[in-house]
Amino acid sequence: MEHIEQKYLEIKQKLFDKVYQSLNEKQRDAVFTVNDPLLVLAGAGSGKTTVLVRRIAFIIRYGNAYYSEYIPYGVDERRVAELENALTLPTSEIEEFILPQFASDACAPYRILAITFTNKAANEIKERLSKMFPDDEATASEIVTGTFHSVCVRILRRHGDRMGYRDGFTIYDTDDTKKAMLEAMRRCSIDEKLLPVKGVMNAISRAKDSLLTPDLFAMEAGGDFRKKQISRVYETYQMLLRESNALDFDDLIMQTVLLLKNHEDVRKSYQQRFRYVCVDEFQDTNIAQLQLTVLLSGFYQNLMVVGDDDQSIYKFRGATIENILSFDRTFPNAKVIKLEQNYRSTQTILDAANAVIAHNAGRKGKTLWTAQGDGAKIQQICCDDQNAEARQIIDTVNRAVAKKEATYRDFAILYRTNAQAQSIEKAFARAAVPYRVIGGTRFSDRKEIRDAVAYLQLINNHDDNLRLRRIINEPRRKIGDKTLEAIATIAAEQNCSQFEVIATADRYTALDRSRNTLLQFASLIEGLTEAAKTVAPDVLFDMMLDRSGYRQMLIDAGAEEAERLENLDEFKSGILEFMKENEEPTLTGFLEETALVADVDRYDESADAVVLMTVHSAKGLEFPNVFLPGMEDGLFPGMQTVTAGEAEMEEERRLAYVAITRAKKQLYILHTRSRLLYGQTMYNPISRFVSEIPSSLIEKKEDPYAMKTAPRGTFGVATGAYNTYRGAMAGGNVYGQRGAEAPITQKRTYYSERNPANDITVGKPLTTPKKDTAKTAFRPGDRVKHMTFGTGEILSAKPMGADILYEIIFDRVGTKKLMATYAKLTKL
DNA sequence: ATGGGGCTGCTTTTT
DNA sequence: GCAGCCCCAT
Repeated sequence: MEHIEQKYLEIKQKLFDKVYQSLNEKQRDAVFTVNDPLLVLAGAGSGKTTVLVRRIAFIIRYGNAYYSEYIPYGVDERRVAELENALTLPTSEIEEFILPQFASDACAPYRILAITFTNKAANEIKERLSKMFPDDEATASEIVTGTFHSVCVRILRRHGDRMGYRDGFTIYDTDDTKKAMLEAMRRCSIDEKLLPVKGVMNAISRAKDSLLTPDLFAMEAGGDFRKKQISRVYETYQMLLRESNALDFDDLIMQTVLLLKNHEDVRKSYQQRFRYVCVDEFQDTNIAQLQLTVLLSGFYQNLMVVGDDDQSIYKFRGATIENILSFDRTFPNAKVIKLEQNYRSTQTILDAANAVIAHNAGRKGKTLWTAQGDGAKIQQICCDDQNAEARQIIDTVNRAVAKKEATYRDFAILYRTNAQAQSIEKAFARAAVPYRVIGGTRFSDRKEIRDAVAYLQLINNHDDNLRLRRIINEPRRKIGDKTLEAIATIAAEQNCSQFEVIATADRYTALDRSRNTLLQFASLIEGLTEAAKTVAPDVLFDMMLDRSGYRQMLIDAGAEEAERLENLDEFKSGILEFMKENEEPTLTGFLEETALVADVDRYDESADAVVLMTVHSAKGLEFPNVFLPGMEDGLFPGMQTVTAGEAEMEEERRLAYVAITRAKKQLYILHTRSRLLYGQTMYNPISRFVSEIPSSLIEKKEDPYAMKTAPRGTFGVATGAYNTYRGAMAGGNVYGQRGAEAPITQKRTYYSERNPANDITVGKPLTTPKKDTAKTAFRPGDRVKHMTFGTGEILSAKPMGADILYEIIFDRVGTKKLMATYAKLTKL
């Protein structure tokens, strides 16, 4: 009988293997390993999300079927032979008729929790899960999927009262946080010049990541003066948030952890609910997030984490790579599975990535491979400056598109810093190549949007002092700092909210002068609050704009502020969309989404345009062709990194690894001899990360635009320069001097049009110079300056079509005839 | 209270 | 190179 049972279990596994044959062996193992802690080290492009999604579906359908040693009653030779026969059936039939028989302790979907970092990832998982259950909508929607922050908000909305938060609490974003922090520093009489807010914000944010309360922080500070100062700010800041019934992003996680830690009944209810917990991008978690997942999975201990230690690039915002590196020490019974087969890139690209990352010491160690073959070599192109670099990219794109080898969307330009986007963007606009810039200033960062949100937030939560201050004088109501200070003082004395003081302004002599405006403002907000109870969010939004006078203010400003009105319209369509997607669209719900959902999610992969973004934002994405401009020491790795320690360099190297592994077919590495960035010219050697790539994988190319005067830059020479600069860099002086000659601003030879619907910008060359040429026209006798010819005097000006032909006598080079459009003249 | 002009500073970023 | 912010003048 022993033998038969053994055979039964073997054939059962074979049947599962067959149905899941589209996965590789490691992926299958990850899907079938359902119980106990599991760490999946998923290399770039190794099918991580597929594993995550199929594993959840597996748990719902079959539970622990694969590894369960359960033998059902009545297993005999005949039954085993029957199953052996089933192996020859088509997989769809095995899946439909045979596998369900093995289901063992299958799990209800609402008892599974999947946590991600971004909304984008959460949505992708949701979508792919609903495809796993095509004829059963309910199942996929019951699975609890969300970001760390949204999961915590859901918990806090239910049990926040235990932590002293009232219903309808507000979430502060980074900007709000900064404002509150400044206020806290002011109250502690700490000079912003002596202790910059940026540093304080960072310190407090890191403290919350590590679950340090103000008390604990103060204890840790010891005698350290700076830390003691920060500790005071932290305490005051926390008090301000409490008064406003608000939480910042870090609080959402930390307060949830504290809630679960300190309230056994709440903890137990969640622990017993969640039989399975999955965490994506585990390498990006901080201490608080690790604690959260440990607490939530604390009862069943079925915690699966997926991540890639080599793609940990968020240390600067608190991620601790140790979480993933020591997962198997934290959970000694954890199983570890490495996914190293890559389905994205050519072997050439993978070899390059492997070679670079091999220089890091702090890693688990993985080597990516593919069955797809070597593919094309990596192109390494040296250019004169950032403009030549941009032209190189454009030429390459245009050539491929003209030959119909690719479309615009097949190309991505990934850079280290957002500032690099500028010169590339300009060149794209001028060349009329459609492009999109992802990241940078966000829609929701615009003043009018923030103002509108602040109004809605205040309507939703009258205690929100920060938002109150933001909009009380917007539009102008003649309420300035003096009045606001008086209000704050009274609120502190009366121990009530600032809004309450405003609503009862007639009681305080200090508010005599602005009494009427304040009462009016209070009744405006109260009226809207009343309306919010009955009216849909979009209607409320319009009422708010009209009654507050905000809309009128923009209309009065005329053409200058027309764009702001358009943006408010776009915001309203966002409200409408939210109402469509939610059965019970409440104001609180909408505000929550606005606070927790960034508009980067608007990146639409189907739009046909070249995409520009930072390497950080490109994580998780892939493109057939990838350009990496600015691969230079001093830029990537950045200056700070070069002078900092080895840990920082390793993080930067992981970033390079992420950059390289975005490419599917072709990778272009670009660097320049000189570069104008932040108004300074710098001369950088090629990035050390490029020299870590075996030269056999690279094809080197000189920029054909290279100026004749440039030193014939053979790469041998470049290598020499590399060492020189490396030495110079230790001294910390690679950047050119400040005040290097500013280039004369070029007249625009294009105008660009951005389509707000898809964010694609297409530049259009100006065929007929606009009238303003005539306005800036020069008259005979005018002294002018030309970029190359120097100073001179206009002799004559003849209109030529829409252009003007000047005859100019230059001080140095004599008489020249020049067309106004091309001459780039400036008046002296 | 408000608006304009000079000065500083400046990786990376999601929530 | 440019944006954001502080200070000063109105």
